[in-house]
Parts: sequence; structure tokens; C-alpha cells
Amino acid sequence: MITIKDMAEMLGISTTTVSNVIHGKTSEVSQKTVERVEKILEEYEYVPNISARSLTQNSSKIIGVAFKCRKDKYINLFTDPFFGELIGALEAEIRARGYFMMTYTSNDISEIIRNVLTWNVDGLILVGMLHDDFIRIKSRYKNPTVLIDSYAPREIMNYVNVGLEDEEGAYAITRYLLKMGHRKIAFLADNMEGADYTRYLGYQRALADSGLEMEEENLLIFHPGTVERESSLRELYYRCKNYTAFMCCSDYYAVLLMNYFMDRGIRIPEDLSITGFDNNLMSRVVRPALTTVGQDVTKKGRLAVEYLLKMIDGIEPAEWDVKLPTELVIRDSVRAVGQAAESGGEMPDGEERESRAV
Amino acid sequence: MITIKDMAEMLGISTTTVSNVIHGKTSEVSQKTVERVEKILEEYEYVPNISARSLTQNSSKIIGVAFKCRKDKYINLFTDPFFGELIGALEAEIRARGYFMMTYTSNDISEIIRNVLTWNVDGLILVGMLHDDFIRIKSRYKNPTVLIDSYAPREIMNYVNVGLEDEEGAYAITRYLLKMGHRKIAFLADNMEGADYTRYLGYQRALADSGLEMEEENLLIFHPGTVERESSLRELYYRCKNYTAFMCCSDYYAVLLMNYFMDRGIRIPEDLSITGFDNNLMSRVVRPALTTVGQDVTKKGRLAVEYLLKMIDGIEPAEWDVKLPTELVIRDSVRAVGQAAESGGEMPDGEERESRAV
DNA sequence: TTGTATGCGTTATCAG
DNA sequence: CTGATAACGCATACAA
Repeated sequence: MITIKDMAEMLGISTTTVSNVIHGKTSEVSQKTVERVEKILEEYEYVPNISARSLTQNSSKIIGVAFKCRKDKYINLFTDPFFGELIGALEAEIRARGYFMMTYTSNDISEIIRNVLTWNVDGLILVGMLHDDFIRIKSRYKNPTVLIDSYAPREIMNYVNVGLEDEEGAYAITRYLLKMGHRKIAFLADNMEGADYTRYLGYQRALADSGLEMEEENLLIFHPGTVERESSLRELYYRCKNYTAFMCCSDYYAVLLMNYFMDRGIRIPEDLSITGFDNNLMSRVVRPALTTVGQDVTKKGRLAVEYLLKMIDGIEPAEWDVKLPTELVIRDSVRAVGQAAESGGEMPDGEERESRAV
Repeated sequence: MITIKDMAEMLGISTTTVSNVIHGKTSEVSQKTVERVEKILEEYEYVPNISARSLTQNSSKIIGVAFKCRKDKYINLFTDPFFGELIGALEAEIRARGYFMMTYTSNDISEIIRNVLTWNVDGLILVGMLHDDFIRIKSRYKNPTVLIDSYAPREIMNYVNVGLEDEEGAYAITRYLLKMGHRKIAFLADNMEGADYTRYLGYQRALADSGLEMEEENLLIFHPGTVERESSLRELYYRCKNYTAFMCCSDYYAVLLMNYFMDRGIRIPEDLSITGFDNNLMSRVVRPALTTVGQDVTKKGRLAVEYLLKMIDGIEPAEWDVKLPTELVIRDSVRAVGQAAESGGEMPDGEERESRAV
């Protein structure tokens, strides 16, 4: 590893001059020196030492990306296609902009804080954080920060949240189910805060707009990590006769249910309709293909980086709460029932079915 | 951000003493001073500046993880559940050992080299590298390096490869198909090098052990990225009558085929048996659930880090070519045909079917 | 037991 | 146009 000092000595000039050439400040250097320096730069394949640069610049060129995860989901977090795509998008955009990505996955906020401070990262992207987590981080880390999919209150300034139109997405798919004639629609989630709560709001509004009342018994709320248990699934299996459709808050749960039910003789969608949320790889791969609410995860990642870098450059973002649109993705897991079926079960509002492909 | 110097001044002592306390060299410091320093350390929540530390130690505590990807797969790489799980496992292990992970995803090797050198990473984990890539990287980067799933020749020393018993895995699943009475077994892959070639070898050996000849027409080799094209799928659809089973080199291709065929009226496994490779999320989620070859991706990631850190600590690894075992995962995508069917189609060798769950 | 001095590689200031 | 020189934060050899 050759250093600036090495090269300066070899050429018998000062480190300043070499540094100037490296940074393209050629107006301050004679043409001849520039050429000599550039030659040796090439020859020895000089690569700057970022640690040293960070020290003088007080900037690391690192974007920290911190994922808060449940303890039991530790290793598996990125098995979830959503997180996989997100991290891929973040990495691509961060590197395209000349920064480096350092990821921390932990359920221990103070560990995240330590890492972020120790590396003096120029900016921070936070995924899966709750309100309190964010407050704690912000109290120690002062650089620009972007949240992804958080529903933190707006008391704290100097942050941007990049999220999803959860309410509208849930509204759209519930409305679709209603148009297909469904009246007993179960709502399945594993919590009632943040995104899932907002989705619940959309679900409820759609019902109300159709003159339907929210019924307590249609709300199927489990604790995180418990839906996949055999006992939960069995319970859902017994109760599913009460509904004609399940609206699930994630593709994962939808697929889980669908397979459990199908393996036990229930036909989807003939006997029961099911919808998901996210438009994951899974929802495409499964048969019947899942009707779901789509989001552009790649765009979400790209936008998060874009906003963050703007803030790093000292530009105040125009928006503080960016919400990406959702899209109703109609596939094969919902069928028309009752009146809607008799009238031919045609698509409402001219929405078109997606052509099938993995 | 408080520094050692700040604290030394506040206490009226030297930076050396503070530094010693921080590093637990308390034998060299009086009990009283230790306490004073520790108090201020806590109070001001001191966090070391790694850039500065890297500079003096000539070690960054960073493990670089570089993924080589096809240009068109750029962003989507981690959508693949395999890479998702792998990166999760790597990150967890790296951090548990007190290091930091920096990821680079690129199809440009020189970019990867630049990044690795610029950060002076202590060790490097390489995924998806071809032989030439590895040679190039090694010519400039001298620190310990671990390959994952590479089939590079052994000329270069100072590296460990963590891979899979591809040959045995392919042998096992082909043998299983043979026992189930299949004779016309197509082999589907998108290349004929590295892992896929080794799998081909296993496939061939199983046929030979059953006294069967490899037939040219049973080899379905496409170019990378072309299998998913409509034209390729159509071709496979037309040709599939010639076979009773497809052995695919990845779960992804198996699921792709299965859905394409099923959507066109072919029943799986009644009309056609299909097997995959990897035991991905997808293979579990799909119906019929996929019979496949399983591997422990999390363990693979953990082992890679383990070997790398050993080398960083100056310990010569006991093995240079670690191959993790595979496991035959029997689910529902293969049925018994011919004689095997008549004799009841029972499982060979007492292998048991896995109970179904997502 | 504690302190001084030096160097790691880079950049920036300022004087020549 | 060029070059000393100091500074970033930390660790360590050596001196006291």
C-alpha cells in the first residue's frame, strides 16, 4: 500500500502537491508536475486510506443502516424477501452515490448507537424502529437520519420518514373484496401499531363506506411470532367457516394460512378468499397466486438514500413524511361470492388481472 | 463526541493513563485513578473513534463481504432467499465476534478491490467469484480471504473455500428419482461450471450406478438468465412429454417450471415429477411442496466467518476446502412411476417424508 | 504509577 | 506554483 508521503519522496516534491493533484486542484499545480504525479499514481495503483481521510475531514463516507429485529428473528431477518430487496436497493444506491454501507442488525439500541458513533457515520437509515428507539438514537446521534416504515410522531425534527400509503392500500384491497361480494372479512395482523394499525384503519374505512359495521369478532390480532404456531393455525382453521375472506397484513401470513387451509382440504378461492400485503416473491410463486397490495421496495430504498444524502449536503428536504403509493395486484386468491358472483364476477372498475408469471 | 485528550485534560492526567484504563491495563494504573477515569468514561459516554484507532493499529476491524453479481441482477440479488439468509448469517456472526461488516455488491472486480484496499479491511469474504476474479483480488489484497461456494483451483494458497457437497447432493436426489421408478430424467441448469457442473457429475454417477447411460437429449443447459424467458419455458413445455422427471439445479428453476406447467394443465407430480436444489423458502411455500436438496445456509455463513477470523488471528486453518453436507428433503413433487408405483411406491431406504409446514 | 513524545495517512492553512 | 507545518484521535515505546 503506497502512501502520499511515499510518492512525494519518490518524486522529491511535497505531500501537499501530490494531494492537490489527487483532488484535481490542478489549477494550483504546474502541468508538468501533474503529469509526473499522475504517472506514479497509476503505476503504483494508489488507493487512499479512508481512515486517515475520515480523521481530518471528520466525515467517514459511511452510511449506517440499522435494522431493529426481534431477538428470535435475529439471523432470519433477511430471509424475508422484503428485507432482502430493501438492503439490496440501499446498497446499490449508497454505492452509486460514492458512499459505503455498514449494516447493523440488532435488537439492542445501545449497541446500534455505539456502532454508529464509533464509526462517525455521515448519515443513518433506520428500519423497524419504534418511537422510543428513535428518540434514544437521536439524543446521541446528531447527523441526518432517515426512517423507513416508521410511524414516529413528529415532535423531533431533522428526520425524514419514507413509508407507504398503508391506509390507502388496505382500503383498496378491502374495497375490492367488498365489490367481489364479501361481507364477512376477517382482518389478520400480529400487532396493532404503526403500519398494521394504519392498515386496520383503511380496512375499517372501506367497510364504513359500504355501510358495514366493524365487528369485533372479525379482528384477528395475534402477538408477534405466534401466528405461525400450530395452535394459532388450528384455531384459525376452526374459525374460518365464519368468514368468506381473510385480509392478511402480510403476504407471509396469507401464504401461511393458505397452505394450512389447503393442506386440510379447504379450496382457495372456491371455499375461502385470501389476500396478502406487500407483493412479495412468495405471493407470485404460490398457487393460487395471491391477490395482494403491491409496493415498490426498490424505490423505497432509493428514495431513503436520496433524502439522506440531500440532508447530508445541507439541503432541507421538501417533505418530512414521504409516503409511497400502493397498487392493488389482482391475482387468483379471491373469488366473487353472492350477488357479485351471479352478476358474472367481473372485475370492478375495469381493473385488470395480472398475467401470470413467477 | 468526547475524546481521550478531553478527558485527560479534565482529570489533569495524561492521555496514556486514560488509554490504559480503557484497555483494561489496570495493573499499570492506581486503583484511584482507574475509578476516576471510569467515572468520567461513563458520565460522558465515551466512544472510541475507530478511524483513529485503525490508523495506529493498521487494522480496521472491518470484514469486507463482496458479492459478484450479474449486471442485470444488480438490485435483486438479495431478493433471492439464499443470499438473504447468507448475508444475515454473516452479519450476525461478524458482529458477535466484535467486527463490523461492510458489503460490496458489484460485477466490477476492480471496484471491489479499490473498496477493500481503501478501507484496509482485516479480512474478506467472497461470494460468487470465478477463478479469474479471485486471482485478481488476491494479487492486490494480501489479508486473509474466505470464498463461499467457489470452485477455484488450489494453486493459490492462503484461502479457504466453504462450499457444499454438491456432487453427493445431486447423487442422492437422482438416486431417489431412480428408486421411484424414473428413467427419463432431465437435468436442468443454466451453466456447466462450478457447482452446477459438480451437480451434473453427481447426477451422472447416480445414473451410471443404476446401469443407465447419460443421454445427450436429457441435458437441458441454458445460458444464465435465459431460463425464465417465455420462449425457454415454452420449449421446455413442449419437450416435457419426453421425461417423467425434471431434476433442476435450483429451487428457483424448479418452482418456475412447476408453475408454468401447472398453469397449462400439467399435474405435478401425477403427470410429471420435479425436484429442486437448496431447500429455499420457496420450496416450502409452494404446492405441491418441493422435493429438494437441503443445505444449511446459516451454518455456511457462520463457518466462513469462523475460518476467516482464525486466519486473522494467525492460526493456519486445518482444512482448506470445507464442504458442508447436504440433505435429501422429500416432499410432494415426486411420485412413483412404473414398477416402483406398483410395488406401492413406498419410500426407499426408510427415508421419511417431512411433515408439512411453511 | 504516570507522563512525554512520536507516528499512523491525510488534508488544510499559510507562508514563501 | 510549491512546501513546511499543524492537526485529526489514538496507541505505544520509552522516560521519569
